[in-house]
Amino acid sequence: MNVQQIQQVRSFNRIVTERVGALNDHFLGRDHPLGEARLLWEIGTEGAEIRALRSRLGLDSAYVSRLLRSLEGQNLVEVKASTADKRVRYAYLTKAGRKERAELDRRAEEFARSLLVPLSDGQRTRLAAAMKEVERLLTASLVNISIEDPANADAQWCIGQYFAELNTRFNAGFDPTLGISAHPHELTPPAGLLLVARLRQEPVGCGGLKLHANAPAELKRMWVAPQVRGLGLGQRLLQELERHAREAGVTVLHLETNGTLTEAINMYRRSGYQEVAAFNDEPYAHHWFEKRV
Amino acid sequence: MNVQQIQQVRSFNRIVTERVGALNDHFLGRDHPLGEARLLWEIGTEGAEIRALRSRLGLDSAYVSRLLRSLEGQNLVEVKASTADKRVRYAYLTKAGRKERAELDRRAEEFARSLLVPLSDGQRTRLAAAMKEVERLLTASLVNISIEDPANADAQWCIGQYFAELNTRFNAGFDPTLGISAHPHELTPPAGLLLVARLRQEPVGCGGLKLHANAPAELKRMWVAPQVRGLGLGQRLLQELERHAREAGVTVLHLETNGTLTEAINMYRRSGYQEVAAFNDEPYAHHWFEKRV
DNA sequence: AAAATTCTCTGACTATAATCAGAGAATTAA
DNA sequence: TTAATTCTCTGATTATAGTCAGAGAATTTT
Repeated sequence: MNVQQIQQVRSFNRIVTERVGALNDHFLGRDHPLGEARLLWEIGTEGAEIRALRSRLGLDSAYVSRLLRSLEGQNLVEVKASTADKRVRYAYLTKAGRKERAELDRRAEEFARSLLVPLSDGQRTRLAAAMKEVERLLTASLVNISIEDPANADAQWCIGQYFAELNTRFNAGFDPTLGISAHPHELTPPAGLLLVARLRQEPVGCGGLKLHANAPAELKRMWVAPQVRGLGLGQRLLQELERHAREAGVTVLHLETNGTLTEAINMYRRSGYQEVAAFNDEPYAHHWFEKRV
Repeated sequence: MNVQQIQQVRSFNRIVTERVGALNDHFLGRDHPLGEARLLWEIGTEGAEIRALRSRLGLDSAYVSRLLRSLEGQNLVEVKASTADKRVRYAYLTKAGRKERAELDRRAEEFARSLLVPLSDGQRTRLAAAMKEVERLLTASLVNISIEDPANADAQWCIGQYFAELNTRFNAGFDPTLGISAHPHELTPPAGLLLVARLRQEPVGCGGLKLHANAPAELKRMWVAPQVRGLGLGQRLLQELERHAREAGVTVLHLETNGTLTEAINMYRRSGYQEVAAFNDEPYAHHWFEKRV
């Protein structure tokens, strides 16, 4: 990281706050207080759980409740208890509410248009491309990685997604009981560990490490959710796992993988993993890799 | 402009507001209300006129006054009347105020750093480049162009800058009285017009059009401020002038220019101007162009 | 069956961010 | 010299945004 990059980020923040932030608020909050407008927007055409709205917008429960009362008073929103769990309440837009939301949508589009209008075709194309790049990289920087208990719900979800994907991609399907194990207790310190990557609280990837005394450690359960592929998350997980391995005194890392997982194989090669002869009898593996760390 | 581009802008706005906007406010406003922090920031280490602060931040005079009283109460700011005009008052940071502002600066930097930390070197480089591109193009889209009275202060300032630049760049200097005229009355409707481009209220470019009954119209006084070159502003001015010319029934546009102004010459060529034989005796011109509109 | 937890709500309160009217001093224009 | 304008300020008032404590109903855990 260098000084120019930091300066660039700061200067970007300045103009983007000026151009996007200010006008954004102005367009959204023209007929309603900003809080109400944001809530109206987040409820969406399908309705939403109130607790979900609260956590998405980061608002206090009392405050959301009051905003909803105000929107109800304006006949824009209806609140109903869930049938399954009567503590949980849903907010829905009324017909008038949907109309109001459509108006917000129109304004947001008008605003986007106003940014593009003064530019030439070529400039518009370049702006869209640069925005996409910024967006992708900011998304990448929004992902955080932490060690988690392999038994918890999100970890299990990731591993489940991983199995499901292998089952789809492997020619003969995939049965996790046939391969080499990576049970929760094997991925829990001090036996090993599991990293879970999250984007806005949602799990979007995982990677496990099995430690062995006096033998190479094994990388298992490397998975990145399809919607965040191409953001370098696989490499980040790999680097983190390697760091933890080094800290645990590991000198050699092993991993095996299936020939259909070409992106993963490329990533391992890029990251310094050398293909070696089979060091185990994993039935789903076609390639075995190792790296000294 | 297409739907994908608009979608891209909207999606960019969303994530940038989330990532930059929210955290920005949070970092700035940790020890002070946001309004105070912004004011403290804007006063800067050199101090500033209160009326300038008001217009830069777009705040009501009563509100700024109260914010300043509060900052004075915290010993962060001193307000003094100007010696030249005792109605105008200046705000200065005290030593404590400068310290506080340095702290805000540190946080802004820390925030920029936090965006970059999770990324790889390659990603950081790409992010900085994409941010620069977005920033440049958003700046370009922030420029607005309007017809103005050539006699007003900003128009005069632009023309003055234009003359000063020609004087520097032409080998033999430049004396506006020797060339073909473009007096204010010749650039005022219906005889002609003058466009002034502004970025955040500041004049950053101009371009004039002299109309002649039954003869080609002339482009004069095309100038773009150095700090906004490369944003396509010259082309935009040119297109606007051509549009006004067409609306006035013009079919052929003429312009002449000096050989040292290579960027301008390239721009005219790119914009469809054909070099033709000299159609006047402008002493500073080396090239004569025309375009049918 | 009792205890703990979850979810939403109301009441009471505070801080922040304004806005409007108008006054007083200084300056500029007529 | 008078009138108009500019600049900043105070007083009065409002809207917005948010916080904290605790209650009541429903559900889950023990």
